[in-house]
Formats: sequence, C-alpha cells, structure tokens
Amino acid sequence: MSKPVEPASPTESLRATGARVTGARVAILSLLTQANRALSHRDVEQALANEHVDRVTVYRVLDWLTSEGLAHKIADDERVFRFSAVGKHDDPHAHFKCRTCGDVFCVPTGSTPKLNLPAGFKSEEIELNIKGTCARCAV
Amino acid sequence: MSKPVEPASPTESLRATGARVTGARVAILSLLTQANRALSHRDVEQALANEHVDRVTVYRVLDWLTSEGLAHKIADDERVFRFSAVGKHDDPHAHFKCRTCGDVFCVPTGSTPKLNLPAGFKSEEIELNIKGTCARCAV
DNA sequence: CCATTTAACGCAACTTCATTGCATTAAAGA
DNA sequence: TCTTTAATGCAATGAAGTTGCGTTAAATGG
Repeated sequence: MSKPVEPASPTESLRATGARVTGARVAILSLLTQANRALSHRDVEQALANEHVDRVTVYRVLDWLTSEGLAHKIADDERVFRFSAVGKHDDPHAHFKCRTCGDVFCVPTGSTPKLNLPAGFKSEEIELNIKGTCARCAV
Repeated sequence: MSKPVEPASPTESLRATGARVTGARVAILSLLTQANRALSHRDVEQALANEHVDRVTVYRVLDWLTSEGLAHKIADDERVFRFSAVGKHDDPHAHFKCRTCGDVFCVPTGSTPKLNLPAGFKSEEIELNIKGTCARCAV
C-alpha cells in the first residue's frame, strides 16, 4: 500500500480524455513526461525535428494538454511559455529557473506560505518561482 | 519614531541614480509609485497618452528603472511584463493576479516558504504569484 | 545666462513568440 | 473498409518587445 497509484502512460492519459490519440500528442506528452524540466515550445519543436510536426500543431497540442489538465503552463522571465507534464509531481511544487543556462526545473516544496490577502480577494492557485543557479552551472 | 524613513519622491530617487532626470522618467516612476498594482507597458503607454512619450522610450525607461533598482519587473501569464515601483513595499511581497480583470496587485506575505532545493542549486530570488479573483471582480 | 557635450529620446524597421483561417488528412466508430 | 469530423499543415496575421540611428534636451562649464 506504500506504492501510490500507478502512473498512467502518455497514451493512456490521452485516451482518458476522450479525444483522439494522435502521433503529435503522444510524442509531445511523452517528451514532457520524460523531461526533468519545463520545456518551451522551442524545446519541443527541436526535439521533434525529425518527425515533421508543424510548429502550429505543437502550440495547439501544448495548449490542449494544458486545457485537459495533463500539462502545466507557466510564463517564463523571458516572455516564453514553458510546459511540464502533470502527474509526475502532482504535489505542490515550485519552479526553479537557472539564471545562467535558463533551464527551468521542478522542485518539491514543503509547505505553502501564509498569505494575508486583502478582504474580498480569493486565491485559486499559487505559483512559486525561484531564481538562482542550478547545480550544473554552479561551477 | 514610529514614522519610518521618509519615502523619497520620484524625482529624488531619479536624481540619486546620477543619471538625467527627464520628463519621461519622472512621469513613469510617479505613475508606478502611485499605482496600487503592477503596470504593463500598455498601461503606462495609455496613461501617458497625452504627453506624447514614445513607445520605445516607455520600454527603455521601464527597463532602466528596473536596472537601477527603482522598479520590479515580473513576467505575466499573458506573456507581458509588468512593473511595480520599489520602495513602497520593500518587504517580501507576492503578486496577486486576477483571472477576471487581469490586474496584478502587490500583497504582503508573512513568511517565505520552506524549500527543498536539490544539492548544488542556489536560490537568489523567490517570486510568489497568486491567481484568483480580486475584490472588485468578486461579484 | 548661453554654449557645449552627450545621455535620452523619437522614429522606423525588425525579431520573436504566438494565434487565426481554411483546406487537407487521418483517427475512431459504423 | 467507409464515413465523419477532429486534428493537422500551411500561410498569413497579430502582439510584445528590441535595435539602429539621427535628433533633442538635460546637465555642466564658461
């Protein structure tokens, strides 16, 4: 019982949405699932360079995965969106952005911070971004 | 003694940098200082519509203010940068983004969250973004 | 107060990331 | 296998921000 729910494969996750399971969707979700960091559209496009998937399709699949709850979409410092697979780390987690190489990693967080929101403000989601130097770039 | 350090006026802050105190800089820093939320380039451009300040100048002033430490630059969900004056709330604070109207407010935070960074990762800055509904939009 | 210097500015062109419209293709069910 | 229509591919468009360069005006010195 110590083992959590068996993680669904990309194909299974896609099938569960009820929508069509296409090559592009499988390839992109697999890529996100295997990555240990949040990928930009550019990252995905380059990784799939050999599979002639159109740029626009990549955009559409990434947004669709987000809308289906299979991926997270975060805004980068550099004005680009980055995507990470959901399911690998469903726990509240933060994003660590390396200022040297620009990569974005997912890191687990212990507790969520206490907030003093003004009256009438309702919090629905909390995003925590850390900036610094990653292990690879730290000399 | 209950009164904190007298906050510097926009002009004084600008003068302190040693650079030229221009109309555009005064206008934009004043705007950021008076705003109770983080302003986008668009916000600033519209607010200064009557003073024929060039688009590019607004971009340059905003980035310059950031580089001088007089403003904070944050990346929005919508792929736009937003700027807030530094000095009003130097304490660690979070940004609250209303999903309805899109405005971004600065809110004070009590404690910073505990982080479990992987070995070798060095944190330099922490950014906390809250998404939800602001008081004005909450019916 | 005026002249000089050069940091800022204004304008135009450009780049990048992303979105939209529409014809075509291929995934899923009959 | 055939049919339906959701996805895709391609081309054009849009939005945010950047760059180059000639011009203007803020600060300094006379």
